[in-house]
Amino acid sequence: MASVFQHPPATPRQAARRRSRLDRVLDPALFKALGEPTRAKVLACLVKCGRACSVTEVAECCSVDFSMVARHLGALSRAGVLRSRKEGRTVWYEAAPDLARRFREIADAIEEWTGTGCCGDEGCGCEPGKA
Amino acid sequence: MASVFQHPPATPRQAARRRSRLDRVLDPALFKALGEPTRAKVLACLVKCGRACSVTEVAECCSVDFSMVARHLGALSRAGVLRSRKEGRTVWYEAAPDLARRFREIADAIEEWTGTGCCGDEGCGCEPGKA
DNA sequence: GGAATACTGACGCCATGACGCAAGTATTGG
DNA sequence: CCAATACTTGCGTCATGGCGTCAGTATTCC
Repeated sequence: MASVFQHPPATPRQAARRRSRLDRVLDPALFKALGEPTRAKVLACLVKCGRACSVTEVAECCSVDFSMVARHLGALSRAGVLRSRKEGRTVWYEAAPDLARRFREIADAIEEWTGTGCCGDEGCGCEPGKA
Repeated sequence: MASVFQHPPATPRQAARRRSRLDRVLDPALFKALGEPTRAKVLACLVKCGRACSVTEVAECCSVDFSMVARHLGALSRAGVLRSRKEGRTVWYEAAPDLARRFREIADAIEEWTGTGCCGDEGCGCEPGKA
């Protein structure tokens, strides 16, 4: 997975032109959705819950207004962070099944350029090429 | 690594109280820094470059003003996304060495609860995949 | 010393968005 | 049919932040 190593360009200008997987996975929309403290808490809440929750349920663990929670959930859903499913008059939100994979892809895309490993040298115990 | 599986709480309110690694790694400051398109591009640029670059160099591949690039680099540095090193009158910015690790930790923290490695062994009573 | 280079900081402008409130829209149960 | 439930949406307020401009600071070179 980390076997594909990219040779770095000489200058940032050349680097900007060189399109790679990194540009695709480094999605500002994803980060913007998670950059709001309340939304980050809501996501953590849903992940830990491990099941789909209604807006009312989620709002019970938030300090902000109910309508704000509904809007935050909608924003997270639009960003692909959550999955929503309507059932009668209640909407069920749960963490997107590919969420962990998306973050792992970002880590992999970075290591395509930095090479494998956390520190590069200095026997830190990390194994190159595998997590 | 996925051996540490957390049993999900019944309600979101209980989930919010249950503090875990997920709350620590899901840092809004990190996401807010990366949630701005220009900053995301700057980071990708620096990662692909594979070396430390000066503000002037980075500014050459950006459409915004020089002072804005300097501010963006400062913001990314303050968020722990970049490392900065001053040398004479130029400041060198490069991607933080633990950046990939941070994203991988997020993926791991999520899977602590969604449990891809669980439920294959020692019946813990939770159902894999669907909730 | 003086000029050029490399960056930082202080404004001001303006778009975005988080927030609460309140009204509106389904959907369900009696 | 009416009321309660579960969300959604419109509106006004206010704080944050991205942006350019321009002035300031530090450092290097001649």
